[in-house]
Order: sequence, then structure tokens, then C-alpha cells
Amino acid sequence: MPDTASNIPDKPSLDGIEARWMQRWEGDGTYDFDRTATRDEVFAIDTPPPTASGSLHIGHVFSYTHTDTIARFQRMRGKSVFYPIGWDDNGLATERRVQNVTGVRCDPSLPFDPGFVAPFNGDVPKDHRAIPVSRPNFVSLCHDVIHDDEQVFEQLVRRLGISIDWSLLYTTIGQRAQRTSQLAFLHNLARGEAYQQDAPTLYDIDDRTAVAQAEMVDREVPGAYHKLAFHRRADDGTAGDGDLLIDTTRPELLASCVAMVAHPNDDRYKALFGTTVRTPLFEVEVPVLAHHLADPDKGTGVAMICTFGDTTDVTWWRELDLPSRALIGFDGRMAADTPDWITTGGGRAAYEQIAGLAPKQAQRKIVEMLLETGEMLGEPRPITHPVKYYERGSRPLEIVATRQWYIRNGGRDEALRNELLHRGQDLRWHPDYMFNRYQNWVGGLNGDWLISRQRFFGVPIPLWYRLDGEGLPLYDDILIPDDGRLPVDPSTVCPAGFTEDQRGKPGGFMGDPDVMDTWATSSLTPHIAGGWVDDPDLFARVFPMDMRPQAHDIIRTWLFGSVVRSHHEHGCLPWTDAAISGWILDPDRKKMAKSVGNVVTPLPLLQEYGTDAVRYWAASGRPGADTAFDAGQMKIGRKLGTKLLNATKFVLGFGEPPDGAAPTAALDKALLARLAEVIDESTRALDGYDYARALERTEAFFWWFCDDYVELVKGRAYGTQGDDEAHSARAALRRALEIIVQLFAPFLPFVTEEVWSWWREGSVHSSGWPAAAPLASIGDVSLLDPVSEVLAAVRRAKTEAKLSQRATVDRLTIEGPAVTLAALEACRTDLAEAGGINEFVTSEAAALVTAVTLTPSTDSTAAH
RNA sequence: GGGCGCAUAGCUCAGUUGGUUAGAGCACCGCCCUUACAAGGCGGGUGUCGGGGGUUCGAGUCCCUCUGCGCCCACCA
Repeated sequence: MPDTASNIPDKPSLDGIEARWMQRWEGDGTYDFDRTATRDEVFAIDTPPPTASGSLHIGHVFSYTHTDTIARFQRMRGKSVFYPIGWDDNGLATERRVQNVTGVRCDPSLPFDPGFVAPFNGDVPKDHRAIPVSRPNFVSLCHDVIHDDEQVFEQLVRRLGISIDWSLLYTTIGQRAQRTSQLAFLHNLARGEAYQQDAPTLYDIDDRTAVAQAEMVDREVPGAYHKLAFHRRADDGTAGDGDLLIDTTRPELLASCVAMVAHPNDDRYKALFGTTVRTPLFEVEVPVLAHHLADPDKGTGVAMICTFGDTTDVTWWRELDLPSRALIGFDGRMAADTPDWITTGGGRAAYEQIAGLAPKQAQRKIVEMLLETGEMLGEPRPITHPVKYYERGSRPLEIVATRQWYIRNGGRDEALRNELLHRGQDLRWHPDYMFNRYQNWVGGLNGDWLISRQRFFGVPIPLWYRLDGEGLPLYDDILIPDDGRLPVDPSTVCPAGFTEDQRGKPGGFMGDPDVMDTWATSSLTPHIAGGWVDDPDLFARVFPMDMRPQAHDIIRTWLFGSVVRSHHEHGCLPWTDAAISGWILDPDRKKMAKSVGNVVTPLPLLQEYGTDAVRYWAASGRPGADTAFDAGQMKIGRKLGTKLLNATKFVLGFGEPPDGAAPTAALDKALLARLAEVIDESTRALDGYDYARALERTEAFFWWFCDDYVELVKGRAYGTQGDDEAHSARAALRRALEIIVQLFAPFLPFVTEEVWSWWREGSVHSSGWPAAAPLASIGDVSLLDPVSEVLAAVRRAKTEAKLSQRATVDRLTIEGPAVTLAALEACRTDLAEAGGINEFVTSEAAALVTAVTLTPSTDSTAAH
């Protein structure tokens, strides 16, 4: 055992402890995963890989702290903790960052330029027009930028004191992640869980890619109803009695109109079903049809069906077997050539007016023309309505028919949907009501998971297609790489049995140009981190994992995607428990988000209050609860750390009790018995992922320990009542303090390690978790409340008399029930010393009543 | 339209299967340099537990209902 006195600093301080202990932990491998541990000895965590681009956010500190408290708890109780970290660096977020930082954009039609150098590195002028570069050049730039970003980001994350094993670091664009992602996809393909389909798809015209249902958001935006007249009589050119009137918010799609629709029971329109009407301006005959989705209360009760204005149009188009007259292309503009379904001279002339325009311009032009012909009635009536956007997008999604890859997720298959619902039900959710979001999402799926993206910096879809005699792709004639060749980039590698000069040639092949959605890779984080593709021994020790920590907003993406992949691949859940943390709200209770501009960066906070104090704030946030940013809580955390330093110094300062000394005094034994209750509660709370409760219980106990218990026994510990009594107090103080430090260790890793080092060998973080059982029956906790109550009464009397707490009490009379008096009697001498009480009289009564007679003099002789 | 969460002191929040007089910290006020800590300690005031109804010997807690706030989802013409 180290020499106690020499290890305790004269003036304990929190300053600089982070750097000191982080270095030590790194050197000692304190958080290294022991890969000889078997699955039941392992606690495996599927840590969220943050986007390394950009800066660290206070929300990272918040949720990563929550996970870390659980990791540290499990480690202390003897588990080998598998605690990896990764950077989610593939995908559109990185592409955008690279565009913003370097001033380029990707144009895959361009050839590779080996000598290309990015025009900027950071400060791109506002009026700069992005320079188009080839795909290989662009991807190479992406790698450069994320490499730099990740170096910076790692240093920031390390500053948080999270007990991750840095040797397990992965990236979602890394070779292992790409192999994992491609192999899982090929397995899905082989089992029929992945398929391609040419169908109307929600498409972002700015990013030029399809997006998945999970990445769409509704935004309330201004729009306007336009009342348009469709003509029932062939000779009618302007609005008249015979016209069929509709309301539309998207008059620019008029040229794509394929039919009109009303509810089958709508008496106003029953007679028209089966007839045709002629569209305004373009003079195209379209049928009037009946469908139950038509809402008689909306607009005029008749809608025009366009290919495609919204997802209802898609439904109608499919169910009513309508032709496709799509005009908005991948660039978001109206087709340049006048379509052949517009046949009249007037119609074709009208279309020429809008050819090549973006939707908004086209709308303006169409309205202008309609007003001229009198086919629009009245003014547009402004409304606000929900419109689908890509969650990162700035213009509404359009619907474009394209060939895409999908993974089955129950969106089109009731049986699979139910299986996945059951998986979600089997997962233990913390807090449990978060399951509702999963259920809600799975229940509301309306299609399979679209995983292909027409982007560049991602995991390529590892497939080629044979080309026919004219050089056109035979999408059903898929060429699949052997597992051993993964990861492959089909745009640079050629399929087995072909040579590179057959690329793009008739009878040759072409690579799939798309990459996979970033979630298609990150849904495999347990597989990537666990070495599914290249380390089956490791994978068997960690999978299925124990804990998936994440925020509630990505249940529909990351969590659900992971469940889908694991269900398909292994027929099980990827983890047993999902710990869902909330968001950080700013002081006005708005969500902190980069887009809102109210983000707090944690570094200054870590510097001002210390990592432990910031963690204290984070750990005070209830699981799943959105929590207000509160620097006040950090101050309290700082105070708590300081108190722990001082209390430890004081307790150790009494000196070490002799070997074999055990708590014998009733008060000391009661203390340990109460501590057993705290251990028990804290353990149960952490077992249930309720770190906040565990911290609160430990903290409340600690302050009581300092304020009452230490004050009561410090005289005795100094030896005022003799050696045996002193040894009992010292033994109890040390035992309690040791356990308190252990109970705090998951929350305040630095200060606990600091004080632990003053009298113990090794790290507190591998010192084991305290057991309640040996202490539980040591003493009688019921002693403690009466003693605290009397102590408070004495203090109150002194305060009310405006005396120092050192003032002497002449006489303390206590009336109370026999059990209470017995409790006080057991601690009589400690109470008398702590309160400076000369005479201490008790008598039996129904209720506890304390009377304090103070010595009038406040001079220094009042001290004992 | 469907679902979920929240509402307790001026502020941030605890309050476990219903159980004495509803708690903590911050803030505020007062006292105290006391042999760990003045960047500290001790003590104090503060509540229609969102409104209404019900179950119960007993409701902050359970049930119904209403209101407000937030979030998720939905076929949004």
C-alpha cells in the first residue's frame, strides 16, 4: 500500500487532471478490449459514428457521456467492454463539405485529371462558380478533406474522456466498411432481399439523386390553389358552363396531366366517369376516372392526375393503369422537346413557352398563359401546405421514374413487416416508450428501402451489367464479383471474364454507376466494428451486441436499418438494448442545431469547468429526455469534484487504521448499511441504463456523508474518544469513501481517478464495482435520520441566535419515542461533540421535540 | 387525421408498486474565516403539483376529460 501522506497534495486541484490521466490510461491500456473474453464476459457497444466533418457539438458530449457511464459501469463490474468508435465519412454530407471547402463539383462525364489541384482550401469566395471535376478527382479530394477533418475530430473526442478503445477505430468509407457493406448487399441480393426496379421515385433535383422515405421530411411551405377549367365540349376554347373545374397547387404540371379523378360516390361527377375532357392550353384529351382516394372535400372534388406531382399521383397512375407523361427531368427542368402527346398547334406552341424551364418559372409562365386564355378562374388563392423535401435539401422533391436498388424492409410485405415489428418489440428500449416511434415508423412504411444513390463518395454498388449488341445495358443480366474481390469499384475494375476494353462496348459490360445510401453502410456498424468480414473470432465474441446508444431522431434510419440488416443476415436483433438519448435544447427550449445557429461548442466549456463537470451536467439529463443546456449544472459538477478532492484529503488525513480494524460504533455501521442501499439502487439504475438516477443517489449520499456523518465523527476520528473508537471511525470513513469514489467513477472519471491514486494502486476504473451484500446487514440505518434531525435542530438554534456553529450548547433536551431515543443514545457522544453540547437530556414522548439552550457568550472560550 | 412525450418553488428538475407535513440544486436572504473545503460551511422563505371530474380510508402518483407546449408519423390534388 502506498504511503498515504506523501501522495496527497497540500492544495488539491482539478486543474490539469484531464491531460494527466488521459495519458496514463492510454499508456496503461486501461480501456483496451480484452479479446480473449468470451461472449458472456463481454459488454459490446455499437457506438454511433459521428460525421467527422465539421465541429464537435455539445450534443456529442451529452449522448457520448451517457454511453460512457454505462461502459465504465460494465467495465468496473468485470466485463470486457467492446467500445469502438467510427467516423461516418461517406455520403452526401462529406460531398457537400468538400464542395464548400474546395470550390469544385463532381461531373462524372469528365475524364480523370491526374494533375488536378483544388482551387481552394477553406475560404471559397461567395461568387466562385464551382469547378467541375471528374469522379476520381472528386473522390480523391473527399479522401483528403476527411483525412484532415478526422485528425482534428479525434483530438476533440479524446478530450471528452470517453473510455473507448481507440484501436477499434473505423470509418464508413474505409476498406473494411466497404467490404462489409458490399458483402451484406450481395448476400441480400442472393437471398432475394435486394432487388432493382424502374419506378417513380422521389428525387432531389439539386443533389441529382433518389432519396429514401426515411430521409424525407415534410415542410410547410407557401403555395396557392389555381382554379383551372378543363373543357367537356370539343369546340370550347375558354372557360364556360360546360367546363370541369379543378383546383391545383401545381399548374406547371398541366402538360403532364394524364387523367381526372373524383370519388366513385360523388354525385356531382358520376355522370362524367368514362368521358374525356380536354386540358387547357395543351388541348390534350384525358379521361375522367373514379378512385376512392379522391377526396370530395378537397378543392372542387376533382383532381388532375399528373405524372408525377405527388405520391398520390403515383398510386393513381399505378392503380388506374395510366400512361406516363413525365416532363420534369433529372435536372429538375421541363423537357426541352415538346412531347408527342401534345398534338394541336396551339398546345405545342404553349409548351414551347415552358420548355426547359425550372418548375417555378414554368408555373409563372403557365399562369400567365392561362390568364390570357381565360382558362384560369380568379386569382391564385395562397395557402400553406406540407411538401416533401429531402431532409438536407432546399427545393421540393420531384418524382421521376428511374431504375433503383431496394432492400426489402416490410414496406411492401405484411409478413416481413410483422417480423420486424416483433424484432423491435423484443428489443429492450430505454426509455421503453421509444418503442412507439419504431412501431409508428414500421407501421407507416409505404415502400421498400431505396438504397441506391446517384452520388460519388460512397460504397459502390458492386455490380456490372452486360451490354447488348447495341451497347445498351441488360439490367437483368447482372455480373457479380466474387466475395474475395471485395471491395470493388465497378467503374474502375472489370468483371471476371471481361477485359477493361469491353467496358461500354456492345456485348461488353458497364459498371453500376451508383453508390449505396450512407445508411446502407452504417446500418452495419456492428458488423464493421466487430470484424464480420475479416475477423470471425472477434465477431463471435461481440455479436449480437449489448447496447445501441443513439438519439431518437434516427430510430427510423439507423436503428431500423440495423434491425433490418441483422434480421436478414442473422435472423436476430443486432443488440439486446437500445439506449435512446434526447436532444440538447438551448435556453429558449429550441433544439440546438447547426441550421438554427444556436449550437454551443463544448471546448470552451471543457476548459472552463473541466470535463468531469460537463459530464456531470450531461449525466443529469434523464434518459431520452430533451435537456436544456445549463452551465449552472456544470458549476455544480465542478463544485462536486472539488468537494471530492477535499473530502478525500480530509478522510485520508486521519491516518490509516491498523490492520484488521473494523467499524464497531453503531453510527459507523449504520453509515455502511445506508451505503449498501445506495450501492444497490445505483447498481439497479445503471443496469437499467438510468445513469441519471444512479448519479443522483450517489451524489445525495455523498453530500449527506460530508455534511452530517463526517461532522459527527471527525472528533472521534481524531481520537477524542479513545483509540478503538477512532479506529472504528477511520475504518468506516475509508471504506465509505472508497465506495463513494467507485460509485462516482462512471460519471467523474478524472477526479475519481485522481483521488483514488492518493491511496490505492491501479485505476479506479478497473477496481471493481462495490457489492452491497457484505454491508447490507452490518448496521441499522434507522439510526441516521433522528441523528441528522437533531444535528439540524442544534445548527438551526445557533443560526437563529446568530451564533457561530462553534458556539456551545448548555443543554439539549430531547423528547421522543423510545426507538428514536435509543438511536440518539447510540450516537450520544458523537452528537455532543459535533454540536458542542454540554448537557444532553432525553425523555420519552410521542413525537420528537428538541429544545436547545445556548450559552449566551460567543467568545472563543465557547469552543471545546 | 393517428401516435408519443412533457406540464411540480422565480429557474433547472427529482418524486420508484398510491401512504405522514411534496423534495434537491440554482437564485434570493441571514449567520459563520469552524483544526478538508470562503471557489467554503450552516440555516431560512418560497408551491391551487396545468384545469375539471372520478376511483380510494388516502392521489403529485391510478382512470376519464379539457388546455397549453414539444416531437414523431400520415395519400399533402
